[in-house]
Amino acid sequence: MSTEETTPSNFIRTIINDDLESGRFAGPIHTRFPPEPNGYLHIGHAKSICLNFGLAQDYPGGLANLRFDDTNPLKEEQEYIDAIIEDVRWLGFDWGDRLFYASDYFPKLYQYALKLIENGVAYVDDLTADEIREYRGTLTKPGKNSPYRDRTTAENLDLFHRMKVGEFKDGSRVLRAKIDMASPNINMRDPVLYRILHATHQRTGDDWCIYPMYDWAHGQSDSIEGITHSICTLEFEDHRPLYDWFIEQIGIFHPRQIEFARLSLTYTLMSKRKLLRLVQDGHVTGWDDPRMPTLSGFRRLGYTPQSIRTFADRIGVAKSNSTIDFSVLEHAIREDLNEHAPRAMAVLQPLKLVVENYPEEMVEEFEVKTHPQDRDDTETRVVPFSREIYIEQDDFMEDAPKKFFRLAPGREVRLMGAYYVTCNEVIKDDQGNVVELRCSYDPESRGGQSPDGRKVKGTLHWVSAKHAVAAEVRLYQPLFTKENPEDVEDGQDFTSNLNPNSIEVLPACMLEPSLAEAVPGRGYQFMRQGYFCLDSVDSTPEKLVFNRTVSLRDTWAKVNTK
RNA sequence: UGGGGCGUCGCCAAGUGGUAAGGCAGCGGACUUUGAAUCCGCCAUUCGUAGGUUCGAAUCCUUCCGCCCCAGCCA
Repeated sequence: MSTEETTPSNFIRTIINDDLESGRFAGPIHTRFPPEPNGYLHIGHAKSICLNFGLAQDYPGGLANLRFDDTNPLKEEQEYIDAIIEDVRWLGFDWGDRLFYASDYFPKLYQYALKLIENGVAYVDDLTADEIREYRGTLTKPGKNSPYRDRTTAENLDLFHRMKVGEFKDGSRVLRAKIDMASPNINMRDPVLYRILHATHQRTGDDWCIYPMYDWAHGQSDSIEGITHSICTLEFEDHRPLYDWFIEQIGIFHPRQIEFARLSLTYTLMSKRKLLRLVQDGHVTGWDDPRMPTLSGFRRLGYTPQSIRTFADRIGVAKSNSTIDFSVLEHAIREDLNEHAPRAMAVLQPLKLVVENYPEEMVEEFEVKTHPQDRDDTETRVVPFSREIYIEQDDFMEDAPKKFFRLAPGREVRLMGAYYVTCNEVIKDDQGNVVELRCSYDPESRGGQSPDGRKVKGTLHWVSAKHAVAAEVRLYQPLFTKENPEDVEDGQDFTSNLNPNSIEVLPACMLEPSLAEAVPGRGYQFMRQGYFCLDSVDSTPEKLVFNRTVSLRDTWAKVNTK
């Protein structure tokens, strides 16, 4: 953790400070990150993770738990649990020995339900799902009481017990809280506590055939764990009265719930359900496709945990729905990689350049700095130079405008760390494509500086042809063509905004030899182009595959399009 | 026509009665063996609207306008 900046103040910290001052809670603060294991974590979850674990780190004695809200065995899988654990760890957070599952509390929750029944505030309802919906009323019309609402305690106890032991079919009965069918808050209209589901749970197996609803499990789980501040997203704001009601009825520790706005990012989809669809329908190669906004996708793309933490700190926390510009994220990763990534030269779209006056068999080895951005860093690497090299196709233009600082007929440029070279002749194929450049070099400019002090405006990266290491490089564009992927015509869905050019594969790139030793998981700057990393899935020593994490800022491209 | 939230620069976001922080983006310029990075400037007389209270309001009160969420035996 290098350049940690002061976390800006936000309304949650204000509330916590007040609570600490008033002594509302006996001890230090305690938060938790409570994912449902029904998909992979995405950048939106990172905001919540950084918030919850960050708060615990910042306040003396603070603690943060990781708890899986695993109350729906139909949608949850062990694969997701494993992936989530890996991702939170990767992000850099630690929950000590406090890894919990809502399913740990199934027995306790059952006892709480019994208590509600005994207190006459819960009942077994035989209405069908459709009937329950009808009885619930609408946003503007109050609901009406179920005919089963006034069963006796004894009858409820008996029925609930029989639900638990498996006497009834899925969906035939539910346990409901008895609150107020006319409440303006729909969450208070006798919410369902338990449903019958003869399903095998990934952790509790076949121990249960009734499973608690999220609303019934969540608040109590927080209470059981002694969570002081239950931080969740805005849509749960009007569930808070219900959670408060449960806690009061049962008479247990009362956490304080605080709601904040979830993250939205331009060009990014942030719904697990829809991300799952992208995976299932094959629009991407998997949850860890580098184009996915999942943590595993960003990791594979080359994002660092630090960059994501920095991002989370910078975007702030508030209650207004907002959409962060993707450039904020890009800035965070560039900032981190600029400081730490070793530099190297790589030619993505090679154009052959022959230095005509350079001896045929001669090879020189130039020692160049690996971290030229850091004056004090002395690490170097060796790059070989020879008569035939590759430069970038974009670095040559036959009819170049004055502002084009690169190679053109008759113009002189510097080959980074090597020599000045002047273009004498352009060789084309039958179609008129430029296939080779014939140049001459100035032996006096060895190392990239001329003793006569003459300046060249352009400096190009290059790779010696006979020493080059071949590689495949994958360039990525946003997965969607619209800032808001959900902005669609009637009858369409977000898949109509999928970007057909979200991935571009460059099969024949030429890298400087040092890159053959590239370390998996490490980011490299391909000078003048961007930051790249080995693809953790497809790269092999025989066939290197690099992903472009993010390009360098390119003001020339901007000027050029004007 | 119900309930719950939110409205401060293009995008985020501080500010909590004393006269509008910061980041991203953008725009100038310096420097540069990465058209990168770095540096230096510029970028809200105004806080959704209209009134009111006050010596003084983005902050307090009222009005209106706009946007988001809620009718799963999902979370």
